[in-house]
Amino acid sequence: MVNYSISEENYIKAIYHLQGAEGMVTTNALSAELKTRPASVTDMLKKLKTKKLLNYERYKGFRLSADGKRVALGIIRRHRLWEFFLSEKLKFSWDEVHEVAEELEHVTSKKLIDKLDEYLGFPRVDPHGDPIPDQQGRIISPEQLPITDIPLNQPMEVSHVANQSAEMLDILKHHHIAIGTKLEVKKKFNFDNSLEIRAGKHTPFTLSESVARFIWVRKTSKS
Amino acid sequence: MVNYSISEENYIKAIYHLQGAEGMVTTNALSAELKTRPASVTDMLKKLKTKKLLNYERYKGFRLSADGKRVALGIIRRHRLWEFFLSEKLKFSWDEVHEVAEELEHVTSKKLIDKLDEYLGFPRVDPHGDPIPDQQGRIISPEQLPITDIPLNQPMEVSHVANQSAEMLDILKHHHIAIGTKLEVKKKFNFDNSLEIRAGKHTPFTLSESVARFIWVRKTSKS
DNA sequence: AAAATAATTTAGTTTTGTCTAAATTATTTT
DNA sequence: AAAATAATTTAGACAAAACTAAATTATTTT
Ligand SMILES: [Mn+2]
Ligand SMILES: [Mn+2]
Ligand SMILES: [Mn+2]
Ligand SMILES: [Mn+2]
Repeated sequence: MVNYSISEENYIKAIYHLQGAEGMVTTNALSAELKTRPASVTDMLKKLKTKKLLNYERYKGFRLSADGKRVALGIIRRHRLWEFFLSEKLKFSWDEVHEVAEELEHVTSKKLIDKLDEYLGFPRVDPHGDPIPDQQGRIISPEQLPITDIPLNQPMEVSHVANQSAEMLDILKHHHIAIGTKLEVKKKFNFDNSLEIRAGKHTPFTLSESVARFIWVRKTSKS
Repeated sequence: MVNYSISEENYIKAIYHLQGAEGMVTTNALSAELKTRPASVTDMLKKLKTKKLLNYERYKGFRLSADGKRVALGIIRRHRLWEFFLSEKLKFSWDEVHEVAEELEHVTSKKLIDKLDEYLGFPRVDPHGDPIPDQQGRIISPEQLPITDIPLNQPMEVSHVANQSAEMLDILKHHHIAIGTKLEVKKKFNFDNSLEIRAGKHTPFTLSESVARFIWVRKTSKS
């Protein structure tokens, strides 16, 4: 396990976020993302290429290598665990966590991060609803999660219902829930783990835990 | 509030630790502390002098200015709060906390640190028994603490007894405790907050909270 | 298929923080 | 009080990461 500089890490993470399933990342796109000049980006690309983190040929664009992706997922794991910590334990609001996590993510002690993960109860999503990679860099739930496991006030859409009984459908119909319905969890009641849900402009309604755990959602594509 | 680089912060903190109540710090001493060459130290001294953090005249040694001390106490506050967090919340052992805190201390968000302080319950000493500066950089308990407030297994010596009744003296005599006695707290019993104490090679004994809170100690000069 | 435009890279600087080797100043020994 | 030794500083170099300006390559327009 080699260590990378803060700059290298910021580049690697930014490339990971820019590259989708396929297609090349461009120098200008990365330059814009990192707010550095294209010429500086080119310099770093060469460096990351010699470190075998990048597949890069000049003028042709680039993508992370398998190694590069592994490194990126480690950084993202640290970032999102710290975001969860800041939000859950230190009561930071949503919009404040990212900036601080941007710095904390560069403290690379593996023991620190794994212990933090354990301390936080192995959370699966950060306060923005993004998945937290595990110790092996695997994203356990790349998209879908039961509605019982998502953060509050996060716009989501129903992606799957894990119980196809008539009784379940009856409830869903009653609340106008279907695959693709956009909703947010507004409140969790710890007494019985029931949830208050708001779907669009409808009046909010309550779901019991035994119903809610079958309703799977993912982040809406827009956010 | 200006920000300082990681290198600058490490220098400032090291100087703070090297300078006692009076007397000059030497280039070689700082060089040894930081494991950098004396020539590099001289370069940084000039820089810190122009930033008015240091009183420095060449060939004559140096000390932190009032500003420099203020900055140093901020860094030390961050370092020790993180050490406390690692020890208390993440269950790191004693000897592991310093290295990680050495990196975490450079994340300078004031809100992060003040919220962390609150989350930890405003601890007064770090896991090594060293005092944690408050938000204003004041070290509330520079030396002495009631034996009820110190970490386990930390060699301390009795510095003050805050109750001079005959009954108290009776107990102290019985356990051979006097000003200067060296002891360690081996265990805290949460049931009644009583403490198990070991003084030198004597058999360990137990003190009730109502006795213990009058016994003040400080770190032994050696450690 | 040129010409024009956009994207990217190269070349040459700058700043920060480190280093080695040599010069200078301070301290200790004789 | 010299001479020897130790501590410190200066001078010059280097690597990392950024920049600007100029050159090169790719893409789009005419
Ligand atoms: Mn970052
Ligand atoms: Mn996030
Ligand atoms: Mn440090
Ligand atoms: Mn400590």
